[in-house]
Amino acid sequence: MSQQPAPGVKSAKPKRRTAEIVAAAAKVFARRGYHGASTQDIADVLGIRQASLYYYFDSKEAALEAVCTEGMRDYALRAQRIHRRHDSGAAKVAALVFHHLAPMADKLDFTLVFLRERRFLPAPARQRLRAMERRYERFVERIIRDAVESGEFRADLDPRMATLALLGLGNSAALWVGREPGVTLDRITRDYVDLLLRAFRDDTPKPARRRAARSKDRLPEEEETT
Amino acid sequence: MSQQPAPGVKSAKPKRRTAEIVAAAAKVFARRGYHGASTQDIADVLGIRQASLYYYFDSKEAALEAVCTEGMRDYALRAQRIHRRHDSGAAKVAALVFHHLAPMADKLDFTLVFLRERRFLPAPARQRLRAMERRYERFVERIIRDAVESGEFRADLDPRMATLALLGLGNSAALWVGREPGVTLDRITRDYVDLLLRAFRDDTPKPARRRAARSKDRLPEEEETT
Amino acid sequence: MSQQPAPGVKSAKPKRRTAEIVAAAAKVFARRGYHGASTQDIADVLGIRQASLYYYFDSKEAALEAVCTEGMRDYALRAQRIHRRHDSGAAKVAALVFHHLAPMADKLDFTLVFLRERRFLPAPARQRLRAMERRYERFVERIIRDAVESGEFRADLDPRMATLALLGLGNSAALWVGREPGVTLDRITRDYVDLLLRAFRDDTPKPARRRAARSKDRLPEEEETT
Amino acid sequence: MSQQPAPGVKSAKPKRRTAEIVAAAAKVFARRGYHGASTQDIADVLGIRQASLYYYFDSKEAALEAVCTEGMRDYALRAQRIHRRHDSGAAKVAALVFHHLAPMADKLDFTLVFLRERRFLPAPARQRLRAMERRYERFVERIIRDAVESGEFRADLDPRMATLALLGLGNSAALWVGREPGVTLDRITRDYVDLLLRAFRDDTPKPARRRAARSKDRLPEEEETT
DNA sequence: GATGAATGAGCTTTCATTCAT
DNA sequence: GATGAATGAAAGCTCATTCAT
Repeated sequence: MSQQPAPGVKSAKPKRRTAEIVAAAAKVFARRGYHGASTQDIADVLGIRQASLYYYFDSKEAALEAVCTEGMRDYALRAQRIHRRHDSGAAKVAALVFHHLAPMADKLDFTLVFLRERRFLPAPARQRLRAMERRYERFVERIIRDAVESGEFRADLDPRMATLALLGLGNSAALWVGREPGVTLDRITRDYVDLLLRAFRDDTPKPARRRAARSKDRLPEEEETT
Repeated sequence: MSQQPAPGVKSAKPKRRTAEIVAAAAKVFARRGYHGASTQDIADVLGIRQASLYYYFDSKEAALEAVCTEGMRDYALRAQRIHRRHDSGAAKVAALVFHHLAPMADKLDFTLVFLRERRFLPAPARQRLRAMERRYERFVERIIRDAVESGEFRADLDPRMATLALLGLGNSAALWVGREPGVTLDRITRDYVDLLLRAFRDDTPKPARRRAARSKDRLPEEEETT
Repeated sequence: MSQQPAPGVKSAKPKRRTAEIVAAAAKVFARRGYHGASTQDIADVLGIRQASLYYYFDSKEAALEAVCTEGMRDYALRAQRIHRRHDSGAAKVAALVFHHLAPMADKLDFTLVFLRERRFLPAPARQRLRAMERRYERFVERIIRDAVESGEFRADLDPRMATLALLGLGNSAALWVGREPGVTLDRITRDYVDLLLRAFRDDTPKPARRRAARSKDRLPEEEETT
Repeated sequence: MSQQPAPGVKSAKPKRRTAEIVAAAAKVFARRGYHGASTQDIADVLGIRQASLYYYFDSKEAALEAVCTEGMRDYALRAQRIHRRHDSGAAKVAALVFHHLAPMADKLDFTLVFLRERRFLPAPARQRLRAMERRYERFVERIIRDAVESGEFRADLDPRMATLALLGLGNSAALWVGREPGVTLDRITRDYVDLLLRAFRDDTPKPARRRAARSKDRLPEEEETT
């Protein structure tokens, strides 16, 4: 939605290389942590002088916020789109998980920085991010609640706890992707979807419904990632 | 088992207040992150001078290792004990989750520091911790695999992925405990156990077995925590 | 020969004021000793802030190496030139002593630091300096040995011991120059040359030769110092 | 003469192990320099706790003075005894050199500390040492002057410069003893005596006198070192 | 005679930031 | 658009010294 840069990214005129600089910051913050990273580290990645960074950013903190914002950017929007679909709860949950994990393929640094470093931002920035996050969470929760109410998911499933489980499980993927052979993003996605649906669905024997639902669980083939 | 202090905790003779100092470090590292925390912050918590910390520690890094070691200390041992029990897989998984989350009540700082800050340790210390962690993971995985092989858990459950799910879900609890009303440690524990068992169990209708198993799922009433 | 700065002097691009900073370090290290001198002391001499020193140097140690290297720089080269001359051994020894002492007029601080503080450098730097020193010693020894073999110096003069005597005597001058009235660099130079030649020369009465040699003993009038 | 401890060595009651402690300090100061040495280093050598040193010393500075005083202790006295002898100037110079170098065999650490570290003492202590030193120098100078006046040494020999040469050469031995094979204390002593006498003696051909004198140059066989 | 505990002062070094160019 | 030079502030750490025991 709002494509404007995070506050602190010098934005009178958006600079040409800004995205590149933010990516370098993401990489460095992800590897060394915000406080463990120096602006020199970022400059090194870019092959420029450290002072030159300040042409793009007001401060190191502003760079962190830019990275976090970029990391969080599309989650709420995508969840909203999924929410609007006419589809089974199971299919929606599958799509949620898929879109939660997909950025870990190409924007893992941003995701990691958002997850681990956003807490070092000053309150205003943190609140801006928290707002985005809450929008996202609310869509997730609503999707689950809808499926409970429709009878597709167990009546005794607590949507809040289910949301936390979905997000907790999803976030944990960021730590594991690519760390062991066999633990690929695809694999994790498939297994987590499966796991969550088994846990969420109403298991009262209503064979017909269940079969039907299941046939729609498959991961979205050509889902747009962005 | 070996109760010896982490290397770098000045230990020729263990100092009397060492445990207290480590706890203060845990608190500060948990709040501000390792790199964001200053030794002065730790000293402030203790009400001593900053230089005095170095009577107890060789370095800030050594303090971090001590905190992490303490945070990881009993996991493997407890998992091993659970593994040895004569009990259903479901009961064992319930106990695993219970003991995974229980320290988040009284040693949350240690847990958080272990989870988030251990990566800033130099390789040797990190490897020592990783070894402890792997022992733990191996017991978890074995417990799950046993239950798969006994037919209690689904035949198509991948023990490795199930382990990662259990741990990922469990660790996510550290972020949520006490952050919203209603999201208590007890609640999380109960729901996560339920969620995992629904996902793990063989759902082929074998009513007799299932009932029986379920009646033993309850969380351990008087489980010793240590 | 190679005019490149000592390692550790930040030298990607040599900074403009580097020579000035090294001189200040020499002065302070000479007065207070390496370990007794603080980087603040050096900054005070320069009238800059202490942190600014680190724009020029990687470390205090690197500054010490730079001072020592500068202190030792031209000795070997000058000894080599003297060795190549077509001249009597006596004249060469006179020139050696002259050039050994001459830097004590304008670069005494560097000399003193080299003599007294180089031992505090880490092994690699110390070895670099030792290599320069050995080149110098070897030329001195060769000059003496040549004069022994030509019959100008006593046949029973041990060139190694004579070298150590020359250097030992020469270095001791650094401690005395300007400390008492009458003990000037000129005076010391003249007397040490005289002393060494009396000790080195063949005193078998060969009047003709001796006279001849002696007439060339005078110190070089307009010797270039560099 | 004055066998009282240096000021600052706690001396109300002279402690039993004091000499041992001073020796440890000498060792450490010699190796690392006064400012580069910590009291912990000294305690380590002794196998006691660092705080325990303060049972023996008021301060690190006091320990340095004790070491220096011990290093300088007997020089003046021995020079005085040599001065009083009825002997040739050559024999006296030989004895002076011998006694100047002899302590480098068993008390090298003290000698090195005196030579290199005394300058870090506060003025009063430095002056006390300087007084001892000057007494020594004066005896050396007097011995040389006597030999000049008696006609044994060259009439144009400047006693002050000759003294500085003798001391400078002698002190340089401390740096070389034991550093190369063949450069032993004995060897240095013999060669330096020879060198100095060749330089000092009247070389006007008075063959009879010279032979005679030479036969008495030998080093003192059973000279007491202390 | 010796030590465990603690500290004040000072150290070297790092670092985000500024600014004239 | 970028940089060389410099700095204020703070960091981790060392160390001589003290003192109650």
